[in-house]
Amino acid sequence: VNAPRTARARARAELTATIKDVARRHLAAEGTAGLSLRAVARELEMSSSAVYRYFASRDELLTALIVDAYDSLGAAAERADEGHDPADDLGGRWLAVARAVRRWALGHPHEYALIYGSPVPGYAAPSDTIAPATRVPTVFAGLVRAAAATGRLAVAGPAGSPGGPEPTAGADADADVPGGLRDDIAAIGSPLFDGVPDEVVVRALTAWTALFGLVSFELSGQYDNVIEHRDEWFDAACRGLARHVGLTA
Amino acid sequence: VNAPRTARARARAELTATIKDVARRHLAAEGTAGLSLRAVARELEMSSSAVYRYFASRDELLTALIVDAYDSLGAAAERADEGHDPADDLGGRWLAVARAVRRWALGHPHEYALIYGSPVPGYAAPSDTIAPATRVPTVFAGLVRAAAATGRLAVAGPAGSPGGPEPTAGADADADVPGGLRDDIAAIGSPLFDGVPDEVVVRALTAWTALFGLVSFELSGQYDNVIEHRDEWFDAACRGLARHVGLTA
DNA sequence: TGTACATCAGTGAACGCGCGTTCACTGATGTAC
DNA sequence: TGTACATCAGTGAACGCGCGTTCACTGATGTAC
Repeated sequence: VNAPRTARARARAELTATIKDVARRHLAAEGTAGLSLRAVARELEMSSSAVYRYFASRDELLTALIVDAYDSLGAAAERADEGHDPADDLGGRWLAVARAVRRWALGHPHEYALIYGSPVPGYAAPSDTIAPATRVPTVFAGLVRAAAATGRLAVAGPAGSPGGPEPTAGADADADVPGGLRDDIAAIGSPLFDGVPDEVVVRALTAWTALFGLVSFELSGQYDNVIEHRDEWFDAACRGLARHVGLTA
Repeated sequence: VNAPRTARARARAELTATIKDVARRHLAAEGTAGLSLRAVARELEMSSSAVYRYFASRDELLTALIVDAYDSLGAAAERADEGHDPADDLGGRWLAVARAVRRWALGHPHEYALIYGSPVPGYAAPSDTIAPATRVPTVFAGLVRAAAATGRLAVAGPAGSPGGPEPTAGADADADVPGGLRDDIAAIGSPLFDGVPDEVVVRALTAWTALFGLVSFELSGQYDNVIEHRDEWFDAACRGLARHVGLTA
């Protein structure tokens, strides 16, 4: 972000940010479908047409919010990962990242819905959103890669290693990953899963998916009247997932 | 469903169903937020006010669609479970049910979004929706209960039983379930998880959550450009989850 | 440093649209005697 | 079986609302010489 040189440019950057802030608040109040350029303009006491100097359309504003949301969540995940001590406690890092994702989602439920909820009808995400969307998966992949590098994911013998973590299903387990899926995993390419056995990649992707399932279920009320101790539940489930992947020693 | 006696009652039942059918189609075309009473009426060539003879409001129509969706998905899950042979192949039944859920979701993406997607802004689900929502979880609970009853989930020794499925984390594992969560599980009550250790309930709920995470991620495009062999991926992930719970021998 | 011109932010009116819901009404269907 | 009344389905007009987007415009800010 280079500093704007002229007063005009500074004002523009500021107002652009303000419009997004107000839009975010409206999103939180009304949901995605209820986000309206006119309402945002009204709150800012400017004419609705003025907003078009900053965003060419409602979709463009939505895209900006989506990119910001991915970046905000991605940054939170990265911070949690980097902040965990000791760094070689991979299970702890996984839990820290998972908690950060959940905390962010609970704090920004409508932004979460914007990026992980049902697609907005009539809106097609442009390619600008791809890169920021990969930040969270990248953090997780880093953990799995680190685990593989330290040999902790060493494929166990066919009988499972007693006393250890959930064995990663034995040497024959890799045979369980069918060919097409194997190709997909290969296509993910370096360096995301370098040195990680295919079977573990499957488990890691499963855990990643499950994490967002947990958060989505909590936000959409599927646990209502079933699980009330949400923190405990989330941690217990995540620990189980860490074991499933093999991150926990 | 008792047969309507008079011609009027028969006509009413039929038109009610027709309205829901058209509304479902509009849902599929426009998304939840785009569902409009007027548009439905237009397609049926009746006045918009006439629809109010059948549904008191847009929300009531929405509720009816939600109930139908839960019932349709629940029935699909139950059919898959009951249809699996042999019945004591619990891992196979789990996979069959999971596949049925996915197939239904892929076939009815907007109805899926209606019940598992982001909440519709301004809509509060009435209590009529609770019972149909429990059908799928009930099927899964039945599987876990059956596994526990046949001793297949027998809590393994602290070292893990070599050669078996992923051990369910050892006798000390139950100590990992914190007190509040334990209370929640106890409150779920009979007969849903009778005879199932708390640790396994946690894993079962995790798997249930993960399944919907898998489906939601697929529908919302999170796997785009990453995993192209969706069937293989889904099956592999589900098999992993079955192992996680301990359903697979 | 001062002037001439180009760029940009913001305005207000307008276009054309669709929505949920209400209301007084007409005419057909069902029911009680 | 026939009549009198009540119930119900459906109509069409209206209320009041908000939306995204365009357009010709004014006046301020920035830039080049």
